[in-house]
Amino acid sequence: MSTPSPAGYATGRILRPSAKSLPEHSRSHNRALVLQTLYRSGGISRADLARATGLTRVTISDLVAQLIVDDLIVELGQRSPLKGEDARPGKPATLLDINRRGFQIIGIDLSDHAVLCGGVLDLDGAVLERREVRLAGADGQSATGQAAVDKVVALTRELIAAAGAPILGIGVGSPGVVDLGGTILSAPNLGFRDLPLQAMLAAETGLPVLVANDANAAVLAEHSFGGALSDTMLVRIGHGVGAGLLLGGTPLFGSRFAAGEIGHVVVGTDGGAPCACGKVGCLETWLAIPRLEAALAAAPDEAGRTAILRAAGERLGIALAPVVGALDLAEVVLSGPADTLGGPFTDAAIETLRNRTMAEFHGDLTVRMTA
Amino acid sequence: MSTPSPAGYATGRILRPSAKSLPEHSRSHNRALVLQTLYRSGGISRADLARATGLTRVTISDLVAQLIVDDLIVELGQRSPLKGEDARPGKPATLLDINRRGFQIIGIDLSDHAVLCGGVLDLDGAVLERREVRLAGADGQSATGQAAVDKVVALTRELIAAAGAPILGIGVGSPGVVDLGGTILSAPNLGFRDLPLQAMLAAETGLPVLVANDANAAVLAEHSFGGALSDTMLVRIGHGVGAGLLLGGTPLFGSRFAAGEIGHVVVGTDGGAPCACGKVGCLETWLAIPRLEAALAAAPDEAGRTAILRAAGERLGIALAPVVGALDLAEVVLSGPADTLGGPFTDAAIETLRNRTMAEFHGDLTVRMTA
DNA sequence: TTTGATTGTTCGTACGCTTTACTAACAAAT
DNA sequence: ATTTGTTAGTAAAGCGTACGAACAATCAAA
Repeated sequence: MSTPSPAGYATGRILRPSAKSLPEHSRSHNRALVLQTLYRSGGISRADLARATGLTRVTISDLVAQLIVDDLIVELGQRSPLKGEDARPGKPATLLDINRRGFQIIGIDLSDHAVLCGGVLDLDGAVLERREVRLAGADGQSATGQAAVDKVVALTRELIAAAGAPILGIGVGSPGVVDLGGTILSAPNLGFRDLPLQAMLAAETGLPVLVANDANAAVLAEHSFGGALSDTMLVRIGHGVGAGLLLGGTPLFGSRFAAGEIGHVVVGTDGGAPCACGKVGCLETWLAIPRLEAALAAAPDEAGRTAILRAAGERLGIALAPVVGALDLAEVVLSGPADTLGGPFTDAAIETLRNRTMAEFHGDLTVRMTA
Repeated sequence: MSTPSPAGYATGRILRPSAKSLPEHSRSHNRALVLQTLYRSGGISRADLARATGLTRVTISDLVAQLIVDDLIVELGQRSPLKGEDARPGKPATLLDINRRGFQIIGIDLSDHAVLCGGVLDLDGAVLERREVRLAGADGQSATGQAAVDKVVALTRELIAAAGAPILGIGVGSPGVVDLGGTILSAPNLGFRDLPLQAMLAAETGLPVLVANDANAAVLAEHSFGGALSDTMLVRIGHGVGAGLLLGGTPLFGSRFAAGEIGHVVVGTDGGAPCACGKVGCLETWLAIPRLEAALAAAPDEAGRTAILRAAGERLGIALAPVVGALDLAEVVLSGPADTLGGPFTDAAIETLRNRTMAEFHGDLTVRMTA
């Protein structure tokens, strides 16, 4: 599952992985293919699988037999005879499905600034258990560095104890810059720097661990469970502003693993507020929730609040228009506090985006909260 | 080589291709791996190849034997004994190399507005022959639609006749929107609409044909021959403005095969000139070469010209900053007339880009012409 | 001369998928 | 009740791919 990162990745500049291909790769590939197909539409027969995948019934039978031994697939019994018009001749099919209750997954979200939250999920993404740990210690100081790592480990242990079935793996979404090996290169809020969290948790638990950027994880989750398309951008708006990009169904990492870090891109040609990073008019200065809420609190009336939200939404649209145009995105998903971002903000962002990109782009612009 | 586009692509919404994996895929994959390795550094032995690829000497011998039969690899004779310090024990190695002179490639560029140009290239990308066809007919009208297709076919025939060795395939770079199957969905300049040029040329010549967006082809060429990195954006500036994106070494197509079509993205928040598309301040209105040259001609002095170029470069920087930030690009390559874009324009674009993105991005910004 | 190292080949083996051929089970027609 | 035709799933044989072990050829160094 979790492949150790090749030496080439450590240098920062990705070397071509010189990936040789063995026949056994076929096997695991096809195993995954069967599982994916079955995952998307369970309750189908071996023959259906064969038709869906293009493999032979024989091969499917072989693969399924192994997967049943591994307890990843279960037989549901025979297909009901479909009386009436839909009656079909021939031997009735034995239906298969992924063992949806037999395994569980642990997910941990480090993106909140005050609370580490995690959960035990089943394979459908339903949350079975939920646990939280406050980052602030007894002294009121927010834990960082090693103290924060300890809290993460403690939360992980708690979740493992709470699980009611074998755990397939652990997924961690972290803010900041995370490389392919699950090392958090930089996460200012938590005080992490070159922290090999994935390796640490793997050693700690003995389970497969995947540590990734939170926005990237979120967009993948939207794609898997939220029905997002294969070319999607998910913009996270909170204390900072980040984004996860899904292009052709695969997440984008970028040359320095910093893809989606759009918080400090200057937007517009008319100045703006100074930013902590030293520039003026960064996207974060327009959109960060604390600033937005402060401005809203100072607004005299409802119309004023709407104007503030519309202005912020416009800024987002201005910043995203070139990205949407250049990438031909089909969808943009916003993630953040719904009460603030749900109304005029989103409307203004949509309008601005449409006005500033080609007429062809009439794709939907949806706003949803992350699961 | 040219895979027929699955039915799923025709709908516009990409369905997962449900790619099964056969053992023979391993074979072709490893064949390609050997050829790539040998292409990048020719004059190495079978044992070297084994070490470079991770495959066994046995397997390499087998693969190489087949490739020699196919005339894709040639033996160069034994390695010179390397007298002196570099002397090595053991059986002397027989060196191999790609058959660099044995095959040729035909490349055709449809992006110029007045002339179709094409060439015969060897495997190193060197141009051996060059042919051109003017689009304007006897009546002075620029050929479009079927007339333009006829000219492309004629040019192709001419190039095939000019080739001095077996032709591996034909590559065509077209402006506009091109899908994965080589159908030009839309190319206003040439009057193409839903034109299956790839299939037509393949039927006409019996050779493998690849039709792709010109900017995408250019960025791939830049990556292969020009030393561009794996995360690169190539911006073509001519009568229109387009871009090709290379992310992680693979080109990006976008959800509607329109990735890189940034010409009609509105840039800046301070108005601009009206555009043919109906909006105001599109990138093309700032950068298109005819407009730029007209403005330059009207400039009173050298300082005025510099100011105009700097302003245009700034606009490009403003438009690209969010893209570079969101994608974490390592490199931006500009393509267009060097005398116009080479100096202040590029400098201004670089400065603007650096000022508007995070401090981390100190990657190089190079300007080169396409081969 | 002997020893050790390197190259490239031959032989046998393990694995994965396909084709072919078969049995089991069912619906519809007779 | 029997026959016919279809579908589901399994078993055996075959082909392709890569690997490991063993070996011959070759050369440098002791």
